[in-house]
Amino acid sequence: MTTTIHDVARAAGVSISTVSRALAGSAVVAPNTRDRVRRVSVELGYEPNRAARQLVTGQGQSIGLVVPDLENSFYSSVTKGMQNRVRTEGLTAVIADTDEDVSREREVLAQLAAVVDRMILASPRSSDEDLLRLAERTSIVLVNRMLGDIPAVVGDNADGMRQALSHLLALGHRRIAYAGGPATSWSDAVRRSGLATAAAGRDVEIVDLGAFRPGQAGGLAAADLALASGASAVLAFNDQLALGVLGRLAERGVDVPGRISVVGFDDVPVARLLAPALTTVAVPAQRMGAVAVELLLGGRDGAGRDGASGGGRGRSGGAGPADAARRGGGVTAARVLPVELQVRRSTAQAPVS
Amino acid sequence: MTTTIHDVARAAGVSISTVSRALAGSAVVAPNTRDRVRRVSVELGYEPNRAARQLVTGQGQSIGLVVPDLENSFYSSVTKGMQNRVRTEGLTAVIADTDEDVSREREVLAQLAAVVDRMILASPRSSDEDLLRLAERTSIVLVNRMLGDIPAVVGDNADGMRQALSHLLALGHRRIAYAGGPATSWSDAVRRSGLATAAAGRDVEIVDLGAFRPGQAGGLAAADLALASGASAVLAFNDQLALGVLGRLAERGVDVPGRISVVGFDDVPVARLLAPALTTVAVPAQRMGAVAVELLLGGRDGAGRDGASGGGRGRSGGAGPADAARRGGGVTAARVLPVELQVRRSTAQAPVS
DNA sequence: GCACATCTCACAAACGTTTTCATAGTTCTT
DNA sequence: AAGAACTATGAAAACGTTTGTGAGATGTGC
Repeated sequence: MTTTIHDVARAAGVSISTVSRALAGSAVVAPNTRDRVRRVSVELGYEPNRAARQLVTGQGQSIGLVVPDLENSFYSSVTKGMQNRVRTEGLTAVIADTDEDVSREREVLAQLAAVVDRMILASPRSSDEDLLRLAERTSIVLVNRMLGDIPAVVGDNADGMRQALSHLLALGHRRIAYAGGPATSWSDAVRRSGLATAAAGRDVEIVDLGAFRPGQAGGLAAADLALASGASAVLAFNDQLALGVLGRLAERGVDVPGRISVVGFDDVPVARLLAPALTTVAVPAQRMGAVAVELLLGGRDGAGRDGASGGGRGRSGGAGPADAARRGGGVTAARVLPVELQVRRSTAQAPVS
Repeated sequence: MTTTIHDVARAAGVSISTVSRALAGSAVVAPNTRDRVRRVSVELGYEPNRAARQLVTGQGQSIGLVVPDLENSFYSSVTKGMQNRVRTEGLTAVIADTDEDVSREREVLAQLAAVVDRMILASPRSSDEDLLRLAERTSIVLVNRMLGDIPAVVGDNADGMRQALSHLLALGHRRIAYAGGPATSWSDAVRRSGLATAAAGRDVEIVDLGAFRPGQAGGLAAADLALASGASAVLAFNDQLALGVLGRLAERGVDVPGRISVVGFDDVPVARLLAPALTTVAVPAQRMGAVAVELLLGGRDGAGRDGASGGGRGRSGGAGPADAARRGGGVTAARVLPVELQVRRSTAQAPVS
């Protein structure tokens, strides 16, 4: 039915080993037989059987991606970037969604580990121990989390919070509410501490609204709390939450940004389409996915391209990377990608009180 | 290193063939040896090697999904539903994004066909011929497209348009603009014709704004055209487009829904969070993904569950299914899923002119 | 002109599983 | 009690590939 390596060998008048080596580009095969074999192979439309190859090499042709929620735009962007890069490598992307559920994540990880030997974990809820154990058996790359010496790609969360805070301070806000993400989230911890660090010594008061599940429902609750807190601005853990906040505020007829300003994090595609358009910290989600793949495929190009991203508004150093690296218990082989505040309509001068 | 079937066989004191049969649940193996083998196998943490299994059975353990754009919420929802269902079957989901590009889609299809033998194509741009040829070699299921006798799952597009139109008519709109999707899109063709059918004989004028690429940019252009057309309502091919329209109208300071009403299609998660919240036709995207998997895995449960979906507001028959099936050149084994208009703030009484 | 290095290729062994076929043991039938 | 029918298991082939090893051929140096 399908053409195998034997068919090619017979047609080219060589043995299957020669075919295999010729197609692999091995140097030990003579140039003209190599060309002949290659020509015959495309003539016959030969495609190596992946299963057979994987069986003997032990090396899989696909890499896995685990995300907490595909319906969260941030993760679908990461997925898109990851999948794109994977495909250009001639590999395939296997994906799994954990529904933001810890126990579900365990089982997904186990199931996926049986299928792929390399995987990317986007913002996992799993415990450090589980992750480290997993890292022993299969090679993994973390997205938005740093742990031990597992390779990782993260946004410069602390710097993002610093940018957002500076912006709000410049607008005269002196009482700012933070609507946090899930307590188990590494990025929430980093963002929260980054905010605290940036606020230290400045004339501003940070009100902690608590932890919310990212998603509209969480945002609704956060909005009411923010109003009650008397803050003139609310900084959300991510855009999902910020969207919920905006929705609830509109529902209650609260003027944004007249009465209260709102800042998100991630810059999901819809952020700029809202009314008012959401001021948010842009994280290069697609690029994170792509970089994670590169890290996984061999850290060769794991450094030096940081500056090549976007507009790169001059100063992007600050305390960000160092601070981020300090967490997680140890130094990790992490790529820290720069983030950039997108100022839009949802933030304005603080109202005079 | 890893435990193979041989290790289990040795530990259980049987041959590998018995282990294979015992784990497969074959009836010919004695109950107590079966149990013993199974116990030993979990003790040793045995996991069958997928590559080896696939090599001998020829049946792959993963199914592919091709989507035009993962960053489009509709497709990430389909992906989520598909992936979920796939995982409960013990299979894995391989995905690929074509960036809404026809030539890219060709190459993605070819690459994926080499890896999986069963795939789901969500709203492909490929030509009928390419698709039919592909269907010969691998078993496929289409989402949002009907062609020949290829199994498919589609939303009841025509009925959705009918619902939207009825709603707008009830609000007094008599001149309604349609912002279409890409000309190559099957669903756009069906929605457009569904709209025409529903409008026939009613006291309403449909203004065709043309074809737009789904995405914010297209929406912006459509908004300006809609205003110029003098229509009191604009019906968008999908929510992506509607979002762009809303954004542009807000930017131009046009009152929605006071001056003009906007209706979308798909009901992506953000639709209800916008200000004004978007009136749109809800399509069960996740469920489409799940149903596509079921269709692919053997049509057994391919019928009879249509009504089990959502609130199911009584009448849902109408001209929808029949009309939809009429297109595509032949009768297909298609599951038509009911859709339901979600009335929100973006539609209101037509202004008196 | 012969030994020896070098190059090119074929043979064959793995990889871990499923599945067909054969065989030993067991129960049934007469 | 003996052959027949049946049951449970084992041996071995096959799936298509990569790769280590060895053998023939070709060329080089003396």
